[in-house]
Amino acid sequence: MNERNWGKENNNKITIDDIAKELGVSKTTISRAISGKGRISATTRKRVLSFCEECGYKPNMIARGLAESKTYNIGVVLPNDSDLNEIPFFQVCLLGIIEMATSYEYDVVVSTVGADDITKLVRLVENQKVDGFILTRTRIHDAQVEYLSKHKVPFVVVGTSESSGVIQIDNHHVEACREMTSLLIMQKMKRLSFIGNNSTHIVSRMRYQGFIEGCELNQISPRSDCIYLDCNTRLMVEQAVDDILHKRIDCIVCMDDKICSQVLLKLATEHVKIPRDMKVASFYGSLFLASHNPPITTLEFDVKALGNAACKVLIDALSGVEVQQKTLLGYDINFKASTKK
DNA sequence: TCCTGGAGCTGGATTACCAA
DNA sequence: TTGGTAATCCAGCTCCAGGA
Repeated sequence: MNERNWGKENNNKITIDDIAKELGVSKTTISRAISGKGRISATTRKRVLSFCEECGYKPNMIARGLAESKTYNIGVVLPNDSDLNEIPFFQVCLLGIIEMATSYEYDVVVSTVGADDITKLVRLVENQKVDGFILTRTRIHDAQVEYLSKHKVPFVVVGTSESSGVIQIDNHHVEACREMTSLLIMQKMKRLSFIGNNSTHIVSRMRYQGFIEGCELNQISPRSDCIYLDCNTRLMVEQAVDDILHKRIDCIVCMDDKICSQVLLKLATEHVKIPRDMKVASFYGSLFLASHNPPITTLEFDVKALGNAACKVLIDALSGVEVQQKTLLGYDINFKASTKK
């Protein structure tokens, strides 16, 4: 057999059996050389690896999965709320997950769940399509967390979970929001208003908690009539802004980039100049806000790194490596023109 | 002849056990 | 110490024997 042509022409059909026959050894020897496990001489291993590279051998992942009882697939679960999927957070996080998964020869299967509808996730589990899951949004009483825990399916949460024993990768939301709120107050913004969205989301609660702690740390009691929670629609955000404009407020603090972009549109409609008439800050910055003029003061989280870390921790857990129960990544506070005097 | 059920084979890779 | 044999993973398929 002509090794060079054989390798190029049948690139996706070469098996360890073919290589074993070609080199006059058993397929066990080929397997050991490739995996690095088991006893094999350095000379034989070098000879095998050299031939594998020359003929462009790629392991058959289905066969490997069959032998190891693994799929080499990771399930990533996104919220099925279309608005949420338009938020750059999920797109960037997914990119980070895919980047890390690919480097470990895993593929990514993307699915969605609703607040009470986890049928697509259940289907992936029952059909044994994935080895583990990464959940990108958690709620206070989370059906997906309960289901995966009950069925002992490995999973990692991007965010925070109140359930015990859940592996979590998150940012220092409370600390970050507390610090940013403190800095705003120190810059003479004493009268703050807060607009937040769905309070059943744990991240929403954490950011709100950080805001409250930041106020209390600076001996300021946030007025309840200046706090707008569960503004889940554009109309609700606009009504909140309308209300705020009738009060003596120094700065609107937005829970995330989506709310902030709606606030900015409403302020523009009302001809409110930023920062002269109203200052604006957001607890999360993204492409939504990147091109706004004036630039918006935001909290910056490295979401791609978050995706990377979540995927790495899951793969480690699947490989039997001991992993930390909770990993917290850092943040940056970018003060821009929207909160300048 | 048709239907049913069991046995055995197939794919490619891993791995426990054994021999040289 | 090194490398080979054979079992194993699992779902789907084919083949064959036996019964209705």
